[in-house]
Amino acid sequence: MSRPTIAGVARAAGVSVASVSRVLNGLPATEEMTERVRRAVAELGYVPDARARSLKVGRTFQLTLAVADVGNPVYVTMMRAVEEVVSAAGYRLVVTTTGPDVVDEVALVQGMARGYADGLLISPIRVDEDLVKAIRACEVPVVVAGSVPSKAGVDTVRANSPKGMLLAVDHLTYCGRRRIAFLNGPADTVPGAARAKGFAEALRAHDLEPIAVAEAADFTFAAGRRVSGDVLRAKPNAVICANDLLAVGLMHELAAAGLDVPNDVAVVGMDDSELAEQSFPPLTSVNLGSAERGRRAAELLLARIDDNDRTPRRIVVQPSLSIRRSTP
Amino acid sequence: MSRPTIAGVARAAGVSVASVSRVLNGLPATEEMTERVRRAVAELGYVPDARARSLKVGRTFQLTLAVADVGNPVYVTMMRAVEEVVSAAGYRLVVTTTGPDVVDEVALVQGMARGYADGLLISPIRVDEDLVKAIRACEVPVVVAGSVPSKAGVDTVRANSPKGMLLAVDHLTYCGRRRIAFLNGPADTVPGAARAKGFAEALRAHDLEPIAVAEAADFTFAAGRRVSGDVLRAKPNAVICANDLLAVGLMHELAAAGLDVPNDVAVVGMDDSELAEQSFPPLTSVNLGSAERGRRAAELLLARIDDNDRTPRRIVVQPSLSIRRSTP
DNA sequence: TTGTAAGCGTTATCAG
DNA sequence: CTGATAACGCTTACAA
Repeated sequence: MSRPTIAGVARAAGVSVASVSRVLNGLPATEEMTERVRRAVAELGYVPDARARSLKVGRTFQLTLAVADVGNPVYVTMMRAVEEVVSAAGYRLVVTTTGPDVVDEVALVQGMARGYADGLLISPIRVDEDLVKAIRACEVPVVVAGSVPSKAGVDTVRANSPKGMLLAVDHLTYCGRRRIAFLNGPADTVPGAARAKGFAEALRAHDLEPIAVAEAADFTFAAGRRVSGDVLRAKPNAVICANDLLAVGLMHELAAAGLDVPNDVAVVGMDDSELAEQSFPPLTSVNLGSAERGRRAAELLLARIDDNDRTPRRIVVQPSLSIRRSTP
Repeated sequence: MSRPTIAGVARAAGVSVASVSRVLNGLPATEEMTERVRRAVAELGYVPDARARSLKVGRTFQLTLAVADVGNPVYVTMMRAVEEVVSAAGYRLVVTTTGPDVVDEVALVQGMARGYADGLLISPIRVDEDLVKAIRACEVPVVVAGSVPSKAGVDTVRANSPKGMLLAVDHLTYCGRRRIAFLNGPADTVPGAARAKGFAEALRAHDLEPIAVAEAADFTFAAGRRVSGDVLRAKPNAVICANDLLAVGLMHELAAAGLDVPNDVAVVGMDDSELAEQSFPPLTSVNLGSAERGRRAAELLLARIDDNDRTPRRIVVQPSLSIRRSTP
């Protein structure tokens, strides 16, 4: 016995398929009609086919969230926020991973045209002309959590990295640290570039020279460890890291070198992810508003699905600093 | 201008829709036909609609992975392994979160009947009669990463927690620790129950009495911290934790109490997730084979999609111990 | 209020 | 090898 269709239900209830559909969708029907349909549905264990339904109505009631790396705790914060908003709006959230390459991001965006979901929320790590083009051409609404040229004409929600950097440097100088180094991720990524720029500006604002700037191969713990040596050779008394994973990697190397955090070297991370409070010592971290970014991006996406003609908005969420024990 | 359909392509190429479909699916066609279709497809930027296609062929080429908590690093390990297997087989992987409640798991399994995906890989944290029933009744193949009664007649891949526990206790006694406590997650969960049982057995095998057994409200860092006091009051010189998050939570409380890890108290976690190497000190952890479990579960799922009549397999993957610096 | 029937965009069957 | 056409399961005018 195969899965029952709406026709089967109609037959069992002795009514038309249209009536079944109406009852199921809460459209007006007699008491008796409703009852007969309900009974038949229960009897057969009928469940409407989402594929057929979405083919007809043109909507899937699914939204896709694409992130670069599920291992990066900043995405779990964001994911939780997005999930909350979209499920409250009656959508299912499906999460997919793109990996670090632009080509995969482009493929994903183009694939959306196949109708898998009604909208895409993407947090691209690298952006190039092709990606912008793909986003513009995308059949379904796209909102970007991150930076993308304004000519892309797409809703974006991004962090204010320079401001966040300033917060970090303010705090460190206030603590008396002036030999500040920077452990960045790849500078050819969007966040990498933004943070590098922000770091330079923030130091300039304080009339400081960077002690060292290192660039990890990617935004991971392992990559952070690998380049920590380059940072430490410069004997900084404070290091700002482009995200929490890198910061934790650095702290491991500091421990291995017999250096105390925060007494010998203060460390500040970025993202203020769950890892920041889990690390030891708990990590002072720049909160770039990942939860709020997720929330607002999701709201933007829902709004655009509702009305695709609205003018694109570009939201910037403000950072704050979560001071923990990795700084004095 | 709206999205082109196969009919539009056919018109543009001056051929029938059937021919377009054939060319696109690599069925025999003349050189010229192929060329004309290809040109029209490129011209219009045609992308086949996945909904319509799956309605017709009855397959979505999507697989769903359902996990309880995206914040638990054990799932990222598993997710990576699953992703690798299913994408190699030509499927897209969509990840959804169920939360800690059985009702949500049941709803998810029942929802699969709507045709969102061709198969479901679920790692349920709590199992009850309803869930088993839902899985049996599920229209699409389901494989469970975890334990479920064998009468459910479903493929499962599970860890060997008792064996893992034994590894942990072996190691601790070898290090001379005999005052061993256990920090568990909720005992009414599948992993919680398995680990409690395993812990008791392992201690018995070593003629040891448990010093303390505490139960966190869930398998999270915060919950681990909250009940650590109950564990520490018993003055253990070793604590086994039901997962890495709990272990890290405990280590924070140990530090707060001025106790050294591993000298005063040895700590061993379970799951051997990325967090184990990121924590400080790096956490000795029982590797319950999450990557292998993910891989094999995915393979089982693919095999069952291929042939739904095969007899259900129940695979158990063997644990190993990753010794790091949280034990002497 | 209810039923009939026409699609939604594909693929598969069956003639030509 | 190619083209017309009937499904796939559902929603929605339109008619009754």
